[in-house]
Amino acid sequence: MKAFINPHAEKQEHIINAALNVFSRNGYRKASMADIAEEAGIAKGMINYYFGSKKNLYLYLAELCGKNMAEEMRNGFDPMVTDFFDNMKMMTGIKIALIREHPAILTFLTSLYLEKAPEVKDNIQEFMAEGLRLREQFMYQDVDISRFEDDVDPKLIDKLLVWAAEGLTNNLRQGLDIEKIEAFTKELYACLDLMKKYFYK
Amino acid sequence: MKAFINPHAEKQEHIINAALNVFSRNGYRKASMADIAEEAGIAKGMINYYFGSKKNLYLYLAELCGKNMAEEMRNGFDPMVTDFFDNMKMMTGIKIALIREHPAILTFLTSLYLEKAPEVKDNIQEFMAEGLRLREQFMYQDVDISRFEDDVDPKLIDKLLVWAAEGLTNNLRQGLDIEKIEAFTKELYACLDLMKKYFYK
Amino acid sequence: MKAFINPHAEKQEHIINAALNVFSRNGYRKASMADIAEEAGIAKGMINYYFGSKKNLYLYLAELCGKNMAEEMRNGFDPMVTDFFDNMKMMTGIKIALIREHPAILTFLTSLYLEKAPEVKDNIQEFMAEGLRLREQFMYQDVDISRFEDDVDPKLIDKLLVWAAEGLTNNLRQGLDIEKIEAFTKELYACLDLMKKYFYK
Amino acid sequence: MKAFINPHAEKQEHIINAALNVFSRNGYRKASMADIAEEAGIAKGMINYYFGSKKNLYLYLAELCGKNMAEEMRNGFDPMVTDFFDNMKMMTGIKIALIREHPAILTFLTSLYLEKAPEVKDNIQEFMAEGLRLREQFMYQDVDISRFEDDVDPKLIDKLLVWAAEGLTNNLRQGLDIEKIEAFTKELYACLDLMKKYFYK
DNA sequence: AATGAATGAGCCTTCATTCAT
DNA sequence: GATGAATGAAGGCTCATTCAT
Repeated sequence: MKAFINPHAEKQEHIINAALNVFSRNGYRKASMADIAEEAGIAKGMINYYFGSKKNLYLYLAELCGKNMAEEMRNGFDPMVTDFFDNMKMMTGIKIALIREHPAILTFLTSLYLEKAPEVKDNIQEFMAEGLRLREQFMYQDVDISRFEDDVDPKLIDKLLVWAAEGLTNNLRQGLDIEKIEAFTKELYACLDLMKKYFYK
Repeated sequence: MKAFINPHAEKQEHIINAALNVFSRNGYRKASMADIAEEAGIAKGMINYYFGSKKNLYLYLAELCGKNMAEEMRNGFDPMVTDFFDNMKMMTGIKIALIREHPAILTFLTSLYLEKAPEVKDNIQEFMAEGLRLREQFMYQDVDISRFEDDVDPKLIDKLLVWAAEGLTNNLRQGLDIEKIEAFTKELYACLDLMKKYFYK
Repeated sequence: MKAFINPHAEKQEHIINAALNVFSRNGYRKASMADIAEEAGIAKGMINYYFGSKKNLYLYLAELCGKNMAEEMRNGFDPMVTDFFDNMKMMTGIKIALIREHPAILTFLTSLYLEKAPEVKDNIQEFMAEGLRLREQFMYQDVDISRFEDDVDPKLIDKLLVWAAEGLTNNLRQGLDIEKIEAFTKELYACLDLMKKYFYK
Repeated sequence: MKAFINPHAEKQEHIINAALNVFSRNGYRKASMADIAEEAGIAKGMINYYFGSKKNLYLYLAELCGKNMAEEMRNGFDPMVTDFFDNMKMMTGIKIALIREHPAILTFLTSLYLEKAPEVKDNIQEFMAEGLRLREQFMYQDVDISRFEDDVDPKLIDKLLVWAAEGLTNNLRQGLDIEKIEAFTKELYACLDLMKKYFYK
């Protein structure tokens, strides 16, 4: 991929941002190269010149956003936090900060979950698996799970919360406005607080 | 719509099943009438003959599946159950029974949540709202919520569980094999048990 | 063509009337066999059973209407009239009477002029030529053209009036309501009167 | 519409000419984009690329031809002519000159009168109304109608002649060869001469 | 005789991709 | 490097015609 060696990085930036928006808005299928080109303010041909094909562009964006998110997580992560639920809140906080700064990235990552176009579905699976692996790693790093009641399995609670986060994300599908997100987040935090209170010894 | 009065119901069955599968796999946009026709083993024109248009077919399926699910729920529901978590287990059980018998129905209903095609999004919203209304009704019918600790809001717990169910469903999107579903369900039940134990007075 | 020997003439009547209306309203191309069948209250298949094909039906109607018009002309024609312009008025009157009684026939004949679908255009030419031949025959039967000024060629005046009638018919294309027709006819008669006054010796 | 600003005007010329021919021959409905593309010697997609849609193309042609005709009329009109019939001859002459140079334009404009496709009928009405308004304006500009006998209404004669012109045009619909046109025109002129002689004081 | 389900060609339109300039 | 005109496959839909019943 020429994407990394090209000196005219600025033009690629435009394409990337435009593509993130258009793909997020419309999904893979309905997003048209012409729309992306127009939003990027460049000629249609250039997208294929830089990224080879629509599919390639899409997967490149997936990788890019995934890496971005990983880095954000690495930068924002505070290893001092040892409580399971505090840790979870922290990671949620990092994501929300990313949404504030680069809404398109998270919108796009979210849209990945919803994408069903067979042309790209298989490749997407890998990215999502990789994302989960990363989350796992951060989630249990230096966390003290001995505080849980003996018959409460943290892994199980975690699974529940991952599912909930996913479902919650679904609900944000259309129009990721920051207020709605924070309202949901507050409710999620309330749940975490209850669990912390009643599931701990 | 001829769909309800046509004597040649068998052929329509084929179309319906094929369409459920193809729409579930590909989403509205990418699902092609030609694919559905081929999977149904009929000529391209017949789908429009029976259902008028792609959109019509899609919305018909939505309604059909919704009604089916509602009826299943009504039939299977046991009003004797007054416990919040038992009630939830019962409703989950009903859904799983439906999956066993008509996997395509639930797969399709699930895919509705993910649909972004503007041609059908508005209509889908209504179906989903109706579905939530129905669930609400069953969920809190004759349920004794006084068993919860005073600072545990059942509505909040419910919300968390709805999200989780949604997220869990997402994970089942591709390849709804029954074993995986039961494994997930078992984990969900374990969560419910923990909550019942620790969130109650 | 079975059309003439079939005992179930009533059913054919229905088809014929429905087809006249539908063709007149929509032209050859856009008129659909399904529409005709529905308007006739019979099964789609019967049209082809009786008339072979859409084109055949169309041309049959053309012939039928042409013959009908010819007969009407023969029946209504008064051979006592020897004046050129009176004769023309009489023939116009016959046509208008036909419109009153069977609007569909004249509407259809009119629509023939406008039909451009190449499938039927050539065949239509013949019918129209035949119609003109017939008109010629009636127009100059026992007519005394010696009343014209010497330098006024009745054939030329006739040609002008034929063109005018055709153009006038064009203007009636949409919505052949009888009032509009009579208004136009009155104006045409006024022209004839002027000509009779000034073009005669 | 790109039609006016695109530098590659030559290709559009091809499309325009091909479309004029195909629409004139077949009418709106039966004229197929594929036929036009083939006659223009270009790929199917290009017509939509340049003109957006079939309807758009059709209406663009209507406007183009209407304007062309109007301009031709303005350029060729001699305001010195004050006689009703001479004026009419002059305007006829202008049209015939246009036919000689761009036969397709007049053929298309003529075909507009006959178009019944509901997709475009309403829009066409406007163009035709505009055309009539223009004709009216030129027809009675500086014309001395006092030469008519008192009981001869020029407006009525005009109406007759408009109808005749329309009917005459109908007869030319297929195969607008210039010789036939001039023969007809000569006959029309002969009529005008007669009227000038006998309808004037 | 009568029906209408079934077929498949053809329509208009969209769009990823290519390539001459 | 950059452009956007050009291509052609594919999509949803319509409909004359056929044919099993």
